[in-house]
Amino acid sequence: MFFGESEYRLDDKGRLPLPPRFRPFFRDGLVATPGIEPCVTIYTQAGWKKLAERIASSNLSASKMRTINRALFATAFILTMDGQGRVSIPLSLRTYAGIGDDVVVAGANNYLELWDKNAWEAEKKSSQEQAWQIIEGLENR
Amino acid sequence: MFFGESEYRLDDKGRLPLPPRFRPFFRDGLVATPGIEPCVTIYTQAGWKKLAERIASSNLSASKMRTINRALFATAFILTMDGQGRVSIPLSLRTYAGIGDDVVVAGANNYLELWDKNAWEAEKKSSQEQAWQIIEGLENR
DNA sequence: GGGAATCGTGGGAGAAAGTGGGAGAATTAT
DNA sequence: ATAATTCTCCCACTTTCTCCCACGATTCCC
Repeated sequence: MFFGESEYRLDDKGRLPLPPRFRPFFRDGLVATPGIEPCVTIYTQAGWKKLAERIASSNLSASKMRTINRALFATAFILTMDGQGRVSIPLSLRTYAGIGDDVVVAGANNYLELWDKNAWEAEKKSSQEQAWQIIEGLENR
Repeated sequence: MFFGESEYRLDDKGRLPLPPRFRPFFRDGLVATPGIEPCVTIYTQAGWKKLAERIASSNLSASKMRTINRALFATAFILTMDGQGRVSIPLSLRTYAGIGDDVVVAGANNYLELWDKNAWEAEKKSSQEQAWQIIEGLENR
């Protein structure tokens, strides 16, 4: 569904263009949440609804549910594109992900990830290094 | 239903603005109660009614019911917005939640939570760490 | 290769939101 | 009962945000 990475610059008003190939999926809104790694995760409305329903229908204890509510729902924002296909990213999400002026929009199958450019480069680099170590570990057996 | 967090400052009169996206749900009043964690929980009138009915129809013993009445219903406040979408938070709730000048209004799916800003930051961090484990647990079923 | 459409980027105007203050009503205390 | 205080409702201002328009560059297609 969502593949490839694109780089954009946040303008002075904090607006981020979405890659044109992704825009049709977000006509009725985006849902942005903090990712596990320092990035922002973006779901389509449909994808988010699915996620929310699956959690709501999973007989979790009340205290666990409160935890989820705070971690997932309180940090989620419903955003909309302007006529140019741009989105205003809330400040809290930007600071969480350490996003500066240059942003990488990365497709991740059924959702998108937003990364600060430098953080993205570092993450990619360390991922590759780790990957090689893992592979070498395999070969030495 | 209620997503995202917003930060506001209590003015000298103890008034707290509600995030505009939430205001339509509270046109006919808010129900504020102490939360389990050190925060204030806010329900819509409809949501509160549902909660009350669920408790009433749960075959609890009379003594347990009295306990709930004291803990939940006696401590609940019905509040209203002013023309600017602000709410006066009773002092007792503010002290209970340790709320100072800076307040975070957090959406929690079907209710809201009010937190002191500092307390919220700490709670959010720990919630996020726990939440990912809970969700991964769900996915492994 | 040329033309047209698309895309990234910027800016301005109007609307909305955050914040503060004042007057009248209600409450409490004297 | 009266006065003082608190609270609530309403008005006003400043800032922020959002929506819309515009331009230059790139890309795609004929």
